[in-house]
Amino acid sequence: MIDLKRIKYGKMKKEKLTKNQQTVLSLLEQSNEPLKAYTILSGTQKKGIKAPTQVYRALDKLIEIGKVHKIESKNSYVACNISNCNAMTSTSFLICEKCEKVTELEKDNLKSFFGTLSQSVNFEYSDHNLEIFGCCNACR
Amino acid sequence: MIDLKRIKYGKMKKEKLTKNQQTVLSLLEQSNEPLKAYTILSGTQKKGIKAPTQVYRALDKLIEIGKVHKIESKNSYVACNISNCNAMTSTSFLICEKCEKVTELEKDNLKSFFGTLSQSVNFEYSDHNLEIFGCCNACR
DNA sequence: AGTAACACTGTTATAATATAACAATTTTTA
DNA sequence: TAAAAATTGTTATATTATAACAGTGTTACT
Repeated sequence: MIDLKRIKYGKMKKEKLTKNQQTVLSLLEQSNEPLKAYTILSGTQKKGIKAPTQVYRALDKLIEIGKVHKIESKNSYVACNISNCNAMTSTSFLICEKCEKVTELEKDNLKSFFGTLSQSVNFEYSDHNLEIFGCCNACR
Repeated sequence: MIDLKRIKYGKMKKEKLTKNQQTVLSLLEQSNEPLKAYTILSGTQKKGIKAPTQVYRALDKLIEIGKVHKIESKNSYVACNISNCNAMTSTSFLICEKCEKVTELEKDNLKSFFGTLSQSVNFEYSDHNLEIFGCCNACR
């Protein structure tokens, strides 16, 4: 038997963000680059966010639901602009070293590519994090 | 005209590590998992390393010459056991989430794969960082 | 061999990134 | 509507990493 409530709840969770979560997400969405947690803190103080914890809590939630991803090599966070991004845990980015702009690779086949690659060395793939550094089209 | 001295110097730099660099490297080489900087600090205090700066300086150098890589998602460092690893900047790892063991992927073709992939979206590839999470053979 | 350039050292202090703990409140579930 | 769960605000602290500076050792080149 399908649990409709749970499905609905799942959806609602993605759409009904709390105030702090919305505040953080919208700042990230307005930015062209990934932002650091303390930059987010500065940028949201007029909206009532006062402490790092609040930023990190919002980020945790947003990451959990796939609205935000972390760029590990930069300790920075980006809003995900891929509709229905299912990449809560597996992400692939192009990072321009000139302008710092980050583009998320939508290619779903990367998951299967890495899956196959892992299999070939006897490793059970579950997730990945890929960061490609270089120079974006606009900067050339 | 080829500058032999420079070539020799280049080689020597990779082989003649300073005391602190050797201390840090050998600790990493003895470890089966990536180590955190402050763990390295604890583990090398009897060898005379007393402050974080010293660890980070050694790590910086070791990373620069390709003897050590950083696992960005874990803020941890691993010794590179690939002979003549040219991956100072581009690295690919399999990370077991059970035992924390990290295996470096030697496949050089990943560089060209990501190069081609980048090209296809008008991005000029220069380096990458790939972290694949899952379960290693031993843990299954 | 002498010297300038450079890299490394030790040390102290501090910056940047992230989490813990807890009581109060709001939202969701049933 | 009451119990359960999630979120909030707050203060404090843990973790990760760098700055700054004077001194020492190494290397390169005459």
